[in-house]
Amino acid sequence: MVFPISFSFFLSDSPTMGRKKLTMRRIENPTSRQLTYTKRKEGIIKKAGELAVLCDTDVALIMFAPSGRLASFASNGRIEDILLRFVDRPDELRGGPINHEEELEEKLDKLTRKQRESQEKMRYYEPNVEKINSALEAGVYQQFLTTAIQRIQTSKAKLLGNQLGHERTENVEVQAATMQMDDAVSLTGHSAEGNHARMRSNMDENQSGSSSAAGPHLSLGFIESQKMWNKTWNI
Amino acid sequence: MVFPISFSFFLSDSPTMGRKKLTMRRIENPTSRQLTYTKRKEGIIKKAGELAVLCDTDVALIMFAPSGRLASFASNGRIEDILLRFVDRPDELRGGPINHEEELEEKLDKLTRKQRESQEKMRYYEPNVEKINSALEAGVYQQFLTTAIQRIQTSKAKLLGNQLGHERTENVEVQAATMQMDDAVSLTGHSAEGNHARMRSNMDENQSGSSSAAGPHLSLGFIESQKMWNKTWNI
DNA sequence: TCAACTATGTATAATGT
DNA sequence: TACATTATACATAGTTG
Repeated sequence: MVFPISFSFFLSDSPTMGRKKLTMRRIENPTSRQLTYTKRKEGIIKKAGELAVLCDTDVALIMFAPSGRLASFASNGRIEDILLRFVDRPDELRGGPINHEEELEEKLDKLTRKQRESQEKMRYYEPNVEKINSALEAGVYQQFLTTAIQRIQTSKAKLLGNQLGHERTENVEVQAATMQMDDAVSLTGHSAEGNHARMRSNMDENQSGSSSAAGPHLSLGFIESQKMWNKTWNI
Repeated sequence: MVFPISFSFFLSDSPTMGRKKLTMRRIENPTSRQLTYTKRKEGIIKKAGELAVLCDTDVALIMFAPSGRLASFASNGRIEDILLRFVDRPDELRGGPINHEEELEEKLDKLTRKQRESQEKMRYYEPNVEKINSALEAGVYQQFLTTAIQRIQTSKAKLLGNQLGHERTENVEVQAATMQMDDAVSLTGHSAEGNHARMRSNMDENQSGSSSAAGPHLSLGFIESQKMWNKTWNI
């Protein structure tokens, strides 16, 4: 634009004024912070959805609000699917500046082969435990499996008729169980198919602690992003 | 604004024109799609970072590019931390996906992409826990998962205790494992405290097939978001 | 808290190098 | 493939109801 100056003052008839330039640091006022969080959360979820549709991509988003609340989004329905795709990646491919092209092709070959093999085993739950290369990964895996077991136990309890109901939880679970039967097939496997049809976002509260596997930063391929980050915020 | 019409034509001296109104559907041109993906990926990562800093929140973002590449972002350094916090949450609070009905175009899309989908399918691991129909079956599954966990624990122990070295990886991993134990408690609960200090983003490629723990879909708090979603895209 | 509203700040589609 | 430009479309800070 040759003339970046706004001409709005010509047309303005409002006393409220527009936004100010935002400083990139934690918003100290709790009220404002919460408000901003709410607005931006919606914005980013929208962006994620758009990215998923426009580019035919699977996107997962998890946010822990300042209050401790959780909000998540998954373009393909269940965030677990996407998280697992992340977790399940062989270590070698997780990061690391891409070394040599030969290596790459080799790895791809290997993967393609494995993929073909695993196809036949798909009916069974056979996590590729053997592929685990780090304790960290193992921890994540274990968490997932534990969660899965808990779910199964819930289902089992339902099926057996026992109600291990926990307050409202009970109803929810029943509903889930029902749904689970009806939609099992239709929901299985197909990812975003050009539809922004399935998505979800939800919130709940608590600060409940949790297990967290901390560790050193295996900074792998973050340099590029870091660069962007720095540039943007002049760090 | 009283006068939403742009006055740019007054000042314009360029022949390149600005952007057009974007239609919310998969970009068919592969080149454009890739380009858009790249740009928007950066944009959303930036947004995520801003949200994290401004609102003192932990944010995790995972994206699978159309090419199969992976990009991820975590405001607090390692995405695993955030994933774990997510996974650890009680099921009832997680929420679920939604079944949307917009069959017409969808079917067409489906046909067009069937092959690609089945390939995609392989990427997920499909334990189909949802399909469990009997307590017995559930029991079997559970047993299987338990075994898997035991194997994982064994692996973990091994990794924690020693060798298995993977070049430089070794030291890092061991350190990580150790830390995990020590800091499990101290790390619980407190999120990023005003620092945009740690973050990372990385990419890699592969199509590897693997495992996934699925569960029943508990749709709880998605209505609000769904509303927004629909409103935005006029579904 | 939640829903507008307005003026601006920002992201980005289209294009060229 | 990445970077630069420009006009616009879109997101959102500040404020009111």
